[in-house]
Amino acid sequence: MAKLAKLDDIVSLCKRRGFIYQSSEIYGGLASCYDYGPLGSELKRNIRNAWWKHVVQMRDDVVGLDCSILMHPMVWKASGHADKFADLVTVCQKCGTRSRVDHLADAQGRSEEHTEHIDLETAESKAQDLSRKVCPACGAVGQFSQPMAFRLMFETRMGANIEDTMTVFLRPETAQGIFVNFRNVLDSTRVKIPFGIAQTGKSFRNEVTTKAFIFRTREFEQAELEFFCKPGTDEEWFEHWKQERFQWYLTYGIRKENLRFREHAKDELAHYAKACVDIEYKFPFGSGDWQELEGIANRTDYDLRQHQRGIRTMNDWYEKKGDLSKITLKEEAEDYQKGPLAYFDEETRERYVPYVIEPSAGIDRSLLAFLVDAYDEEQVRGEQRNLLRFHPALAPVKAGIFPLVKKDGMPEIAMNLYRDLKKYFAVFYDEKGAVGRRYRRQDEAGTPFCVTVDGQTKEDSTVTIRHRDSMEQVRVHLDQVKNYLLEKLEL
RNA sequence: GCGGGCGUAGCUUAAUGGUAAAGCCCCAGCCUUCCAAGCUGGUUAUGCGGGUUCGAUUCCCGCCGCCCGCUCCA
Repeated sequence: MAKLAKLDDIVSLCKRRGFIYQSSEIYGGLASCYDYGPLGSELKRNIRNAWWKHVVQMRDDVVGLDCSILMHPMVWKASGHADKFADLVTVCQKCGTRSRVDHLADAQGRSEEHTEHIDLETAESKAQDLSRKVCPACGAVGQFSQPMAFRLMFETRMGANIEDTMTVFLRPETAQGIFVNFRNVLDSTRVKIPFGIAQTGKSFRNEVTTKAFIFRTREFEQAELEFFCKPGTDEEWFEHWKQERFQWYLTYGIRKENLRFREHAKDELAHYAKACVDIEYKFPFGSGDWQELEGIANRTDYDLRQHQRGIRTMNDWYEKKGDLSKITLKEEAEDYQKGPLAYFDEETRERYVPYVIEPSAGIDRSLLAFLVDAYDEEQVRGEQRNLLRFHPALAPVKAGIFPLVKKDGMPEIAMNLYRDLKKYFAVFYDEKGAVGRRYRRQDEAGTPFCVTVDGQTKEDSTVTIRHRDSMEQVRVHLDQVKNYLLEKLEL
């Protein structure tokens, strides 16, 4: 099976077929931002819908949510993003190489423990003494500049009046919107633990470096589920969602040999996480090939408890006039188990703060994986046939509708069929040129079926339905075309 | 941000200090009764800006963007 070798080929395919363009291209582009074209936007929406179908629609224990991107700044104080979502970086003044402070080793080869997501002030004080640290690039000792912090959240101003605006942040993850609505969902939907809340949407991170086309960008779309469960049952739910999410990628066509789990080592875990596993795909770029598609984490009760602290800190917010850097989160109450974000189990009469299992997927990088995995080239009668073997549910266009030739009443019949089918799913009408050419064009767009009206149609009202992968055709009565396709499409 | 590589039609490539060439694609028409057929015609390019020059796509500078590595992460 032929395979795309390089990322360049994928980029070229995406542009040629209208999947993905460089953002603001006519102005020279904007780094790491991309636009989805006609086929890409359909594909992306289908992926989002497929996720929603399996994570929300088909389950009894998950409900949906769609939060605003801008949220109260205190959300990010409580979540830790406002203080901690930053890396401390220093520059070697001898060779100009940038290094993360926590990655530097001293002359004895010892390095600091992993300080990611540790409070910024703590990290700064710990990092004061760089005099014995060695530059990994040139070997110079103690030649480092004052460490700089990089705020990884995008900031903007809310309020039109310049005198009276507030700094707000573009969310760096969709998860917090779910946590802050935990109470609302509990009070309005009669859900009972265990249950989950899911949402998809854009998130923004000022990454130091972006990478590999749409794989890591500063603006990206997430599909996140926060599944709330009773402490003690968290490990089995973690396992459940691990299997569930892995299977989802297989269901929608990712080949098994290109997918794997990678467990996070203990020292790699964020401080609030009890366990974390990545689902990785073998991408045709980068040094390691295997790259993360989705992370599944056991976040314990950390987030809800943090927001209980946040709520208690609101007086400070007003007193310090919204200056997050001057606000310190209040310690949580002794009886935090009875706090506003706790859950009361009617059956066992217990009150507790639930644990959270979080499967967090990147829609854009999933799309890239589906695209790469579906791409195929094969030889047909000495000609190369390019095709995208998308799962029918993901395919941007479900069926091409053609008259075999542009005469003898065939276009009229085909057009009527087209008008009927487009009410149910995405179809494409084409009558130009040879039919073989039209078939091949649809192959390259990943369209799973083509319906052709031919000379026999006027005699017995049957048409041919041609399958993308096998190129085989079956005759189906005009009245049955819709049902035939609906069944095959697994919509 | 740093280091390395790169930037000519939609794509893949050519060429040049003096009218930027081709194949594929695309569009229109003719012809076509099942897998990129043929004929005719047509659209489209030197990433942006500055400098040197009579003249710059070519030489120089700056910027922008892309790829690889460091780093980071959904």
